[in-house]
Amino acid sequence: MPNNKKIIPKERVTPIRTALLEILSKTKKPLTTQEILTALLKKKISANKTTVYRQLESLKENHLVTEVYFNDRNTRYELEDEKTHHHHLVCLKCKKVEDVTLPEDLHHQEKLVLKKNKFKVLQHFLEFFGLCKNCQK
Amino acid sequence: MPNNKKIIPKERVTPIRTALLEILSKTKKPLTTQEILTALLKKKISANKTTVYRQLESLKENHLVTEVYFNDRNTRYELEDEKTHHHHLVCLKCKKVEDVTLPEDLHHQEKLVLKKNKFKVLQHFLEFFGLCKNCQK
DNA sequence: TTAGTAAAGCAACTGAGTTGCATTAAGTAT
DNA sequence: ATACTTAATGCAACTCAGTTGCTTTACTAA
Repeated sequence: MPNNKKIIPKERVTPIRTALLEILSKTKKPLTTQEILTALLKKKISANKTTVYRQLESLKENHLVTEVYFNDRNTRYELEDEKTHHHHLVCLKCKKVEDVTLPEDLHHQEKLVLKKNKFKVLQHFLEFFGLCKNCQK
Repeated sequence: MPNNKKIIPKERVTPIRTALLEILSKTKKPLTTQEILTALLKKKISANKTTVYRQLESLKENHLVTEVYFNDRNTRYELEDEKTHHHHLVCLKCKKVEDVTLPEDLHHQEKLVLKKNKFKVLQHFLEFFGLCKNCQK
């Protein structure tokens, strides 16, 4: 049997990649690339935005990071959390972001969709917008 | 009692505004501004993209049109349909878009969120991505 | 007819994300 | 250790959706 170690290249452990994962793991909310770049600077790590985009792309392919979309044109990134799939509560006033896990998630709805529309759901985006506890006052 | 007609300015009925509403009403799926511009051209109506953006903004404020976000950086527009609030099934292969109305929508979930997180949900985005009937073959 | 104002046009700009290519450096083999 | 391979990085130029400021056009009302 041939050695197939080289068929799937292994990503290298570089300072930027490490720092990127550390930043994402220490932040509770999904970050834009701008926010990530700023966080890298704060850690005295200089990185080009192209590099950040490419690292995020690679981390995404390795299921370490997922993309999140809110109501603006920025893509946000957070650590992938397969076990506790969650959504977000985005405050329209103070922009705070909380995680929320729906009791039954949407699997039931997705099964209904498959049955009624013959549409096989592979992914969904669900985000809530409104007012957080503080901003309701 | 003073005449207050001028306090809330009434939008003018212009050819572009009319054509825009006609295009949106005859299309089943949410359209990008590019697609709208193309559709206007097909109707022999020349319009600047700035004008289209401003008309869409105005229609949005008048609750005639809503924005829809999929998984790319384009904002899409469709006629607002307050009665039958719906979501979309976006085929990742052929890009077809179907409307779907969830049996219980998310009002129940939103009430739970208010109770548990003290977060007042004003709006939500929910879109499904997957394979349509044809593309599953 | 004229004054006031909404709508439209135009050009220049913004900012997120991409691409091509040259250079650097991590991991591996000698 | 040293050299080699190739992934990772940097950089500049680009794309493209959407925005802004300002001027011109066209309704509307007195």
